[in-house]
Amino acid sequence: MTITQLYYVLAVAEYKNFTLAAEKCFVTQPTLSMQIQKLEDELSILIFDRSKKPILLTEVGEKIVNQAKNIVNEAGRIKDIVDQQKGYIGGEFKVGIIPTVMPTLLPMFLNNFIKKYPKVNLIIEEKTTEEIIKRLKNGHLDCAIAATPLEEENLKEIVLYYEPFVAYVPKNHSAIDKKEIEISDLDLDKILLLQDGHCFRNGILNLCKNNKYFADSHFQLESGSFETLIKLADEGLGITLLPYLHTLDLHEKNKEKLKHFKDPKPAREVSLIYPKNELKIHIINALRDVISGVVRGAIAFSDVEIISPKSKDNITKNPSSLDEGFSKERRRHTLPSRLSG
Amino acid sequence: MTITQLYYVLAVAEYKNFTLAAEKCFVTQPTLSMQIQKLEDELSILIFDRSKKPILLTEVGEKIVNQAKNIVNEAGRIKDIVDQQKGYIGGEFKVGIIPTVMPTLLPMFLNNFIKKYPKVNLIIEEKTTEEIIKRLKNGHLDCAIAATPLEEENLKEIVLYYEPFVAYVPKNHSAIDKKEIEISDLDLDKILLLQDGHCFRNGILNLCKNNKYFADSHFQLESGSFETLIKLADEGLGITLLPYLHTLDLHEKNKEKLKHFKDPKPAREVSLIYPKNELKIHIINALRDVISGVVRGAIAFSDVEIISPKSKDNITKNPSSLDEGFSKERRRHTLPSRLSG
DNA sequence: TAGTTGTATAAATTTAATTGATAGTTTTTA
DNA sequence: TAAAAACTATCAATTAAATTTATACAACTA
Repeated sequence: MTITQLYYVLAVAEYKNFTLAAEKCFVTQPTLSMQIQKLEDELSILIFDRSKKPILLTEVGEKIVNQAKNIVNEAGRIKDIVDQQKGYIGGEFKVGIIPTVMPTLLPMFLNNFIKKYPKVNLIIEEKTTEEIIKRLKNGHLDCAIAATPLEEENLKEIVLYYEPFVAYVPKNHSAIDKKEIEISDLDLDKILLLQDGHCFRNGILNLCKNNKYFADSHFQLESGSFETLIKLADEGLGITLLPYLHTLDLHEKNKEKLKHFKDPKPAREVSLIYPKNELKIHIINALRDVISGVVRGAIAFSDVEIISPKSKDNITKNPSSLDEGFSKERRRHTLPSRLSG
Repeated sequence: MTITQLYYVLAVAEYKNFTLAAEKCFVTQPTLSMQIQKLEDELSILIFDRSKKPILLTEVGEKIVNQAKNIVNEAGRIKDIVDQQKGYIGGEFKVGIIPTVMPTLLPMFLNNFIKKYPKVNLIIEEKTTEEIIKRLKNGHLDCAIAATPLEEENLKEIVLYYEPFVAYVPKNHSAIDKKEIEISDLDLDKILLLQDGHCFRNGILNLCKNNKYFADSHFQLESGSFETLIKLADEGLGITLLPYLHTLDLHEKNKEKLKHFKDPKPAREVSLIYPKNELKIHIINALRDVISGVVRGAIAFSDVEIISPKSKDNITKNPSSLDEGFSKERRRHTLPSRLSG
């Protein structure tokens, strides 16, 4: 069994066609036929059922393909190790992003990043937090952006920014005349609430993934569009919360209904997450710097209290990043006019 | 990069000697020299520092060797998949066992197993529960025997038996004259206690690994020898608890100080644990059957109540095993004379 | 049934791995 | 410290393996 043979198997499994797979592997079709036969002989099993068209995987074939993916994936990390050693910033870099962060954050940093690091082949995948954790651990993602803290063994988190939630108050609501809103103004047993699972860290009210009402799984349906949520709010479900960055894209008439919170502001902590082995740490640091740079401009005015950060084992504070933007010196700012107006 | 090259690298890393490593790989020394050079050229790094004697790994070399182990390990699983498909029971089979189970259980089943399945190359490793969980997940163990429940994602548990704890009551203790002992007789804030972390499942008081006083990590120091614990008990620390199987090896004069418990008896659940992918399920089942057979004779008399077993997702009840021995029909037995005498 | 598409097979070719012989180094020993 | 021993690198020759070109064969399509 050779790694090359496994690549061939994966290609045929993907394209269900020897001829096409051969092209993709830059070899001729007989090469694939023979190598795959050789592997099948060596294992004394059939991987493909060639009697069907298009070609099918046998039952074992299915399992072998899965395992082949693991092997090829692990083999690929040798290159990562070498790249890390050489400080090379390039190659394939897979980033998972949760749906509620994707549409607002990605456009902010993508261009900057690929311009600054043209040799990096950035592959962005929208994934749920659960999926992200799994894939970071099995090596199918190099890093990810998600709401934290996750408190996951083997994963490190670097906080990128704290994104405050802004209240969207429909016209008929009793809180419509308040200048600033409080958490107690929310309709607690309706859609978007802070029941359990909210964590206080660094003094901010962090709506993390354990919050069953406000979990990302809730927003996931919309996949980044909060239009539905706004409509539900308008139709009588009361106040809803929107992550700050999402409010920037609202129609003017909807922006009028936004109200920001008094302290403690509800917010979510958005972090860069990656395996502790730090295989692609150079690219991860590069990404962190780029994101920090662009986000600082967009969100650093936010009024969030940071009180005695309690650093945890697997939480690395990002020294060059937004933390300064939220330091004690910068408390009690008002929101910029485009939001509060 | 080929898998063969990685094998060569691992051999040299292990034996620190090209000539010897070549022998172990059944090739000549120039083969190794050339193939390893070829890999180093391909990666443009040095894996070995040949200037030192014996040969040293470079810094990257170290990382590459670690990763090579992963790759080779994953590659080895292809054979496991094929063996599983064919129902073949043989080949390497790595079993982790926690220290407090190892010395009593292993001698009971080892001979039976290797006689019945001579083609299986059984590799037993004594490991802590934490280490076992890690190694099951990364594939360095095929299955393990430990105290459960672990409630670990991706791992399955099959209960092998419930091992009651027997109290060892030193001469000067107030409970010395009682025929049966109760949990309340224990000196709660001393060494061996039932603080938090004890779980009731199937109606028995299960001292599982979360119990911070009674965790396996506590016993680990003794690595299966409870002599120290007994001496501490004799020297004034009060009652201590011994897993039942350990009491069988005690000196006669110590056996006199044993007292068993009234219901609910404290006990530990000992299970076979293995990855959900069930790669070596045939061998695992074989092992389960052998252990169940021998343990039934040694421990099945035990008086443990089983009340409405509540099956969990990742807990498989072992149908052919000790469960019958603990069924409702067999409650309220007395312990055999050799223990109570 | 001829044409098309796709896989298998065969022989030839190219590429790669392995070997035996030996040179070059370092370490050990006398 | 010189000689021997132990070990790795290199070279040319050999063997083995992968790949290719050409073609046969099978299944589907019009």
